[in-house]
Amino acid sequence: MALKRASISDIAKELNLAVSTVSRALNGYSRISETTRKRVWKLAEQLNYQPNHLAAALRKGRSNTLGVIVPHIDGHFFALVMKGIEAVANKAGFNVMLCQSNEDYVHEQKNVETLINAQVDGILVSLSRTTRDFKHFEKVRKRGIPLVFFDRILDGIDVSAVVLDDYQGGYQSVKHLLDQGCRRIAHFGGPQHLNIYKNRYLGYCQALRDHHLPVEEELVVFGDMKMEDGIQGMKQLLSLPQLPDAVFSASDFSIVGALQVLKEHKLRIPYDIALAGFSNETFTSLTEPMLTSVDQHCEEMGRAAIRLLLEMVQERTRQLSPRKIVLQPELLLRESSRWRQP
Amino acid sequence: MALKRASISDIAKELNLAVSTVSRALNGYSRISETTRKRVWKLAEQLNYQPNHLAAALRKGRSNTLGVIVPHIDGHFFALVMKGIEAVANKAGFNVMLCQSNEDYVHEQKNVETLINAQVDGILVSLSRTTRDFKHFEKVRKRGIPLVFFDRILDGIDVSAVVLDDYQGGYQSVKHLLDQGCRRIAHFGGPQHLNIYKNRYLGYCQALRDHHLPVEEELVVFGDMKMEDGIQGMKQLLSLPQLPDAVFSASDFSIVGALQVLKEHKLRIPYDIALAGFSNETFTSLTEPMLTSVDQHCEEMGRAAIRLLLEMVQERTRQLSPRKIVLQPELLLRESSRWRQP
DNA sequence: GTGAAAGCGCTAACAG
DNA sequence: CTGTTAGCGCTTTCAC
Repeated sequence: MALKRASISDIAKELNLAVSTVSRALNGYSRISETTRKRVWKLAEQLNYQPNHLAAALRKGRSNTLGVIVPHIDGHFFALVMKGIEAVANKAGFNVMLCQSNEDYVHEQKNVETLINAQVDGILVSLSRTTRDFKHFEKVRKRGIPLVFFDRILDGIDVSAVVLDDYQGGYQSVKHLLDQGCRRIAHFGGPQHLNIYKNRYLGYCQALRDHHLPVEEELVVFGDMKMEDGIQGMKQLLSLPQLPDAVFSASDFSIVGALQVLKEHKLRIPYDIALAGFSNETFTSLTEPMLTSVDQHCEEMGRAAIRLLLEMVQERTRQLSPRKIVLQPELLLRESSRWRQP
Repeated sequence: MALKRASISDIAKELNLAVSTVSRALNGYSRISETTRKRVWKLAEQLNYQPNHLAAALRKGRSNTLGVIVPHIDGHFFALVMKGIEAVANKAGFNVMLCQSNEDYVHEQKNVETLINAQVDGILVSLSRTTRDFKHFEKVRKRGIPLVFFDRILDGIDVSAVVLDDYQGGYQSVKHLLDQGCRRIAHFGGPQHLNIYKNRYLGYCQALRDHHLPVEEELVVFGDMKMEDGIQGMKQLLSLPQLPDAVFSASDFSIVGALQVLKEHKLRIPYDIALAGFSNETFTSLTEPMLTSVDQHCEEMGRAAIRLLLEMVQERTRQLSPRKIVLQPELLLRESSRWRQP
């Protein structure tokens, strides 16, 4: 037996009030008599009144729902970011709709349509790896739907965003490897149209330059940042006449692939080749040796992004200019890159 | 400049039709002239008409949104399940709202409220580890909102569910260890009020019994299935006068904890103690040795669960009796439990 | 095949 | 402080 839910008008009838009065009492409107308010609330509870948000949404033109598009939620980065997002959003009374683009541009376009259709009040996006333009977000902006990017964005686009200082992450990792005595440091890079991979690469380059070392083309391998790419990349490096003495990878997944190849070849880590990854995935402290990596303060990034979005949603009237928030990464030193005790 | 979205009545006016006719044309209603249908669709595209789902939802009393409650999305099980859920739901034209209970009963209660408030058309749940009753779902059932559980459910509750045959998973793992020659097999178990942990444990017991071995109390350690629990559990086992020669854990996280303790103690795996976990987490093939585990066919579970839910949502009229779907697990043999080649 | 009209449940003027 | 009224955009009888 489906329960008929009580509506505002039910309460109004019962109490001989106007629906508007009841609505105001329920919503904590100021100019309402204390007695009325109490009567309304009491009956509301008795009838187990649940507001119909759909109706309110239709009327107000806002759905109280936010949309999030991420490349995927495997791996702990996006999972943790989501945790931050959800916590803040729910506390603010917003629901969250999650879409995964599966690192696919076409899928991402559909996600955007889905969220527009669902009439979300704002959208949070971290771009898929295969996304190279902004066309699909034009409609979002035209509609005036607040939009915030986080972590992965495209260059040269003027939007609000929360990002990590990937450049610093790259720089510090490589500086650390240099401090350990490495002089021939290779790099696994990701698609360079994405800010994160480009900046990690630039950090790598700058650290080398600051140590008066050249960036050698043969030591830089670009790929898709999967484990398989690390395996191929490492094999490629091992075929060089002169081996590298360290690898800084823009992803933990590819560095763990490299790790396996090195083990097969009986190379000692970090003694023969030191390794450093990026993202502080769960498994980095479970491998042998444990992998040095960069923590991205995922939950904080999620919280910062959603806060920014909520601000925009709530102050929708005045179009504030895009804001950018940059978080600092944290280098985590582990066995794969540290053979002298500090 | 916020774009004014075109509505059905805009189209109707422009074409000198009634809104009802336009609505029917758009929704593929049969008794409508081909010409009218074409005119409507053409203009709709020109105006870039986007249906207002909120309005339709209010009118129809269904939101075209489904809710999912999971304990968390770290770790690959729920992440993959979500992938399956999303794929099927979106294809069927439904949006998905995700809530994480963070393994917390109180949080889970709030999640339920959130989803009821959002007026979802159906709810998919995997219970939190601390959930021991069903009270918070009573309202869902009273309202007649279709409800499907997956993976983690409570015993003795008659609801639709998609679960893994955890008993088989446990049985096969332990049988495999016995086949390898192990005779003193320990077990790390989880909270026994949850079907999954109980069944894995029961499978363990039965396999032992089938080999005429006793279930020894000192070899069974119950905990929370985190890495830390595995560490503590293993230490406890190592303090026994007679060591076990294998451990079957109901979770990969606790078995990886055990692995670390064993390494510290310089015990050889699997020669001194063999290990087998559960869930086929990503890291199980990255540790050294790689960990034997049980794959749960996560994505398929997600798909099966959402399909079942969609069925219930769509045939809402007749209240079909609860259905249960059981998926078979797959034992993945890896180094941590296999020293003789098969 | 098409139109007219009612109404989903709520909020926001505008009155008083 | 409270009531009246209109209407968000859509679907769905009920007519013709």
